[in-house]
Order: sequence, then C-alpha cells, then structure tokens
Amino acid sequence: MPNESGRCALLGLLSLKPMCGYDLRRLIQYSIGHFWSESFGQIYPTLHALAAEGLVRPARHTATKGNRERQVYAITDGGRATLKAWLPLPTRTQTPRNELLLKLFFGVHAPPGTNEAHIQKFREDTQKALTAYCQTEQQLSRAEANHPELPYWLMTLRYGRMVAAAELAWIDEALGTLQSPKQGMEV
Amino acid sequence: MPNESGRCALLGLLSLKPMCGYDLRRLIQYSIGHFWSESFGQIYPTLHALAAEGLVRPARHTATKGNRERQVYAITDGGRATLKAWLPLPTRTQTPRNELLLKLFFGVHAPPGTNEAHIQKFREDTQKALTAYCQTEQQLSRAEANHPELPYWLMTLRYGRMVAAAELAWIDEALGTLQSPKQGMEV
DNA sequence: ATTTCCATGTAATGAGTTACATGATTGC
DNA sequence: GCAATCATGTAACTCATTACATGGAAAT
Repeated sequence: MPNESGRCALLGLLSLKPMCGYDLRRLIQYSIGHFWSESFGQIYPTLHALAAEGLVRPARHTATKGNRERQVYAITDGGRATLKAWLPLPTRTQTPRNELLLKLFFGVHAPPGTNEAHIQKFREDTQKALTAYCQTEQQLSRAEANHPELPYWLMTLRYGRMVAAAELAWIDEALGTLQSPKQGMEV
Repeated sequence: MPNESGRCALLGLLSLKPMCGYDLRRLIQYSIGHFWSESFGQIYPTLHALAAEGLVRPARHTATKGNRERQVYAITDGGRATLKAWLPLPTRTQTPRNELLLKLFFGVHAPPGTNEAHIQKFREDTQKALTAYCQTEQQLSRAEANHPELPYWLMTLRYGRMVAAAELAWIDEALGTLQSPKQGMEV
C-alpha cells in the first residue's frame, strides 16, 4: 500500500469518533499538527480509497444546520485491524529539509543583518509554538483528564516542548556567535 | 524559479570549489546532510539546468585515475549573484512529518512493547547522530581552523547537537511514562 | 571471483501542495 | 453587502525518491 502512514493517520483519528473530511482536517491541525499534516487534496481522495477497501464506512449523510451536506465516515473493524498492524512496523524518518540551517551554512555570503533576521524570525515562530504546546497541554489535561489516551497525547506534546526549548537556547547562542564570529563556539 | 533552495544548495557548495555531481553528493552528506539532502536524481538534472542558465560552467572533463570521465562544474559570477540574492529571501519551513510521534500518538492501540521498541530504536539513532556531530565539530575545527566559514558551519552542527540532546532527554522521560502511564507527565 | 566504489544519467513512480470550482450560511 | 466559515472535490503542478542502465577500476 502506498502512503500507509497518511492512511493510518486518518484511521487513528476516526477511531476516536466518526468524522467528515473537514472535521479531520481541523482535528489534524489541532492534535497532531506539530508533527503531521494532511491537506484537503490528500484527505478526500484517501477517504474514498479507505471506503473502497472497507476500512471506513460512510455513515450518516447529514446536512447539519442547513449547510452543505457532510459525508461522515466511521472506522470499521477492518480499519481498526489495519491500524493495529501498522503500528509495529518500523518507522521511516523523512529526509530533513531545514532551509534556515541551509542559509546559515552559507551565511558568510549574505548581506549584513540577513542571518540575524532569519534567526529572529525563527525565534518568534519557536516562541509561539512553545506557548501553544503549553496551552494545549493544560487544556487537554483538564478536558480529557480521564481519557486513556491522554498520556500518549501528552508525550508528543512534551517532545515539541523540549525540542522548542532547545531551539531557543541555540538561538541565543547563535545570535551571540554572529556578533563575534571570530571567537567561534567553544566545545 | 522552481526549487530555488535545491539549486542554491548546489551553488553554495560549488562556491567552495569546482566539483562534479558525484563529489557534490558526497559533500552534501558530510556537510549539510543532517538538515538537507539531494539525491542523484535531483543533482544531475539540476546541474544541467544551472549550466544552461549560466550559473555554473562546465570545467575540465577529466578521466581522473583512468575512471569514467568526470564532468566538473565551477560556479560563475552569475551563480554567486543568484546565491547572494537567495540568502535574504524568507525561509519556508517544511510541513513536519514524524512517523514516530504519529505512532506514539495512537500508541494505546499498539501491541505490548511496540512503543518502547520504537523509542529504543530512536534512542540508538539519536545517540549515533549526536556522536557524529561531536566528531565532525572536532575534525572541522582542526582541519579548517582558519576558514572564514567555520563559525557558520559550527553553528549548524551545534543545532543538531542541542536538539539531539533534548531528544535524548525526552526519550528517557517517555520510556518512564510508558512504564506507568497512569501517572502521566507532570507539568 | 566478487563486491565495492567511481561516475553519469533517465524513467517510473509516488507524494503532496496549491489553486480552482461550487455554493450555502453566519457574523460583522 | 462582504468576508469568513463550512463543505467537498478535481486538476495541475512541483518536488523528490527509487530503480534501472552502463561500465571501468580498485580492493578483498
């Protein structure tokens, strides 16, 4: 099967409750958005494919609140089995692509202030992300206090939090280095 | 121009010295491999395109040591200008895709031991990466002690090092959580 | 003898985003 | 009245890996 992880991301979320494509998109951004993303262009065709294979099943076809009709999908037993079978498979790590580090690597050729500006932008983004992680942790801990999956969800949030903290520490160090590049970085 | 960063990665490396596609591939893995990668399928066509635009220029066409002939490319003034113009452009962050965190997020459905095994594998990989960063830092600091770009190179290595250290800390915490999921993670 | 490394290139395949088309409803 | 949100879907396009084809030379 091609793109097994994308399919199983949808299956995993549908194991929580039946949803339509639009719901899935929103939930993805809120829940697993900091380490996974799917666009509409992926979600809708994938849902059709999953339905064709019997891993999800079209549920009610409601026109909630007079809006355009929503096609809700529910996971099937086959879908749950597929999810369970996928979890133990070895994870493949994606080839990294960090444009900030790439530009910094060639930073000697950049006009004055360029590198600093990129890092400052990165600091803002990282700070925002860190704040979001903390907020989500608290909201989730309260709203889903007794949910059996809560510890797993918090684990992934902790990852984001700890990496973001490390990035902020690096940012300060890097800005210091750029002020006096001759000194380099002591090991 | 499509794929500007991939092109500029090659231009940046060619600004160090003229190289053939094979050299570039090797140097990419050694120098920027922990945050950027290019496959042969990208490198060779890109080199042709860059040559057609006059950003690189085919240099000697030698059959070094009796091997198959190597097509060496050198960066041109136009290529240097393109690189310089690209550096200040805003960096775009790639959509993250971390299969380990995805599987952990749905970890409640996994057979016993699955999550632990994934994290253990991640620990080994991260430990190896950390060791590699430290080695490269030392080698580079000695071999290129007076190179004006050394501080920039070390900066990117530091990033890898600090993030890897944070990941190792998270790993230990996460393994602890998996032993007693009821306790969750205190904030 | 056989594997590994050097060296270049193309074709097939797979992802995955963005833009577009459509249209109702809700809030400002 | 207008923008934003809800809702689904397709088409075009970009990006990138993998596999394949070729073949000499060096190392084991």
